[in-house]
Amino acid sequence: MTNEAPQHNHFIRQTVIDDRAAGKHGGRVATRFPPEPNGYLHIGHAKSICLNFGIAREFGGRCNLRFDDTNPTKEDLEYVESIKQDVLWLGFAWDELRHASDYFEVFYACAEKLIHDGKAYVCDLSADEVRAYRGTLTEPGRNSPFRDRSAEENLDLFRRMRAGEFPNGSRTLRAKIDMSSGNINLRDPAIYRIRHVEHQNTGNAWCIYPMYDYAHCISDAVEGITHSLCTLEFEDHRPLYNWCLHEIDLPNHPELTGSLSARGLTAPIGQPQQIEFSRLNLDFTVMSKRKLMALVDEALVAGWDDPRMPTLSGVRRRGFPPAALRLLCERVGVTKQNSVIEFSVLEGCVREELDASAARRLAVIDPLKLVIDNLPDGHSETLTFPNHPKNEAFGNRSVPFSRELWIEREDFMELPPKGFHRLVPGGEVRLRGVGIVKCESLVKDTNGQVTAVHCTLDTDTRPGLPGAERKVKGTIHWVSATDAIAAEIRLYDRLFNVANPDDDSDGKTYRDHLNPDSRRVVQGWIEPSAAHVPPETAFQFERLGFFVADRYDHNEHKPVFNRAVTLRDSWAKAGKN
RNA sequence: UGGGAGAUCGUCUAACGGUAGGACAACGGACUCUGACUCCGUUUAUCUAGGUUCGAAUCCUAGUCUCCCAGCCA
Repeated sequence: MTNEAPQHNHFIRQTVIDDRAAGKHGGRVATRFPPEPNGYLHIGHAKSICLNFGIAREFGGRCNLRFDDTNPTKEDLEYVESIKQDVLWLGFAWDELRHASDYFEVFYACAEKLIHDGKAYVCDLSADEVRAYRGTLTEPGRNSPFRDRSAEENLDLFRRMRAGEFPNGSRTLRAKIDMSSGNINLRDPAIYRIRHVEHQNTGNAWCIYPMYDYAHCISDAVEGITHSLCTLEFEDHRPLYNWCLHEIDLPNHPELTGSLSARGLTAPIGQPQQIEFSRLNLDFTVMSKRKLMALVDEALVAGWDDPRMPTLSGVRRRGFPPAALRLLCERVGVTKQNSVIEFSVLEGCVREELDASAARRLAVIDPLKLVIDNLPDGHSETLTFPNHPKNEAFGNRSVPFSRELWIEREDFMELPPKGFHRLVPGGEVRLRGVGIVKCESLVKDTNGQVTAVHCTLDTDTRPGLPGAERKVKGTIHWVSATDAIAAEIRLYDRLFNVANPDDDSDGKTYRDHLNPDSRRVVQGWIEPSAAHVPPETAFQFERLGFFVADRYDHNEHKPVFNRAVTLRDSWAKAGKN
């Protein structure tokens, strides 16, 4: 990848630089991207991926992909596969693929140590009772009546929990910290719960599963993670993260991680530092897994990879190149400020990337017949077009040209507004790569609708001739009606028609703000060389936008193109259209 | 009324006591065989009030506003 050198050091990069200068972690840099496999990755995750893998790459460090699979009731292998694919697609490769479940024995051994040390206890309170004992945001909690059990009793109970003697929810293992803490995460948080369910990785080996706060910090430590980057909402979990690592003291208790070496899961045990940054939010979309899941489940979209979804598989199918997402992440920066990025920033990144990387083609999505009267019936020739206006390395292609063409219906107006630069009765326009045509007459149907325009071609203005220098105000695109290939064109727009679909303060929910025009399918015509390409080939259809051959539905016999993004259109924006 | 965090152009983001800069957006213009791209230009910001200082976005004091936290989710 060719990410440009960073313009400045954001606070996390600066921390890493400072740590290395101070010799912290022996100068090592190790990060991890730790998704829970309970949904598809979205654009927000791209920020975390770029940050974690990017920092590791910049400093010659390592970055693991770690599935945070501590809750088997919500997780699924389908998500594991999609997540791996999305990370690779974004342009990153993990040093090691790990699972929190790889460390279940370590978590367990650490829990027994905490019990031995009087730092954890088995609590028999029900979930409701725990809630009642926890207090509120402004009132301290009360100690559990089971808080002072002996280490022996706790150990016996905990071992029997593991052995499966107790039903779901009947007991938890809790850290013994401080029920009066202002930080609710420190009010004796549960670190193990009983769940008699099969785990996608460990099968039925366990019926007790560790909680996130407890498992995550230990996972980081045993992987030798130096900088544990996460989002802002974990800020007040950091004291618990640090408490666990301090009390367990892995570096001085090699017996706790002994189970790992036999499986080759070794790393220098580290003292990781959790650092929080703000999420990437986009306007005109929703990003929470719950809402994305609902859109899929309620069939409001066609699946997780619907091109309107902000999922990575969705934007991939839409035609956004991975480099555009990397550019977006570079552009939005890394800070601790809550922020919402304008969708236009993303679109700008997509256009910038595709403008450089996509070959040009001609296509017509709303066809109107144009006949060149001064060409003989059956006239046929082959024109040569450059594939890219600014990059000769793209080479040239052949484009068939004939007497009857399709042009874009909006490029002709019988009664044009002021400033209209295209074809009008009696007016002239340049046909891209062909020459200047003059509109001589119209054909209308019984409704008065124009069905064809008849023109004459000024043959002195064909490319290469001196007359080609003659200026006309507009140039329009076309395809040969006799040679063009029919294609399904899917025109996508933003899924929501309000900037903040999450805002339900007016009683409406994101479901009420779905944009009914977010997907329009039309039949268009494309030049032959646009049809014979593999899926996911990106083109600029000149004057229309950037389009990509659908990843699944496209083939050369039945071309299907998705519009990733329109071109900037200062004419339409001026409201003249 | 507890704990944690954050406030700089419309939106992001720099400036680490010394010219408030950049990107995206918007607007105007140039160029153009894509009303694209590119180029040029313009508009718009330090939450408030005090204080320290030759000098404050930056340091101090007091306030204001916003976000997160009461899962046996992550």
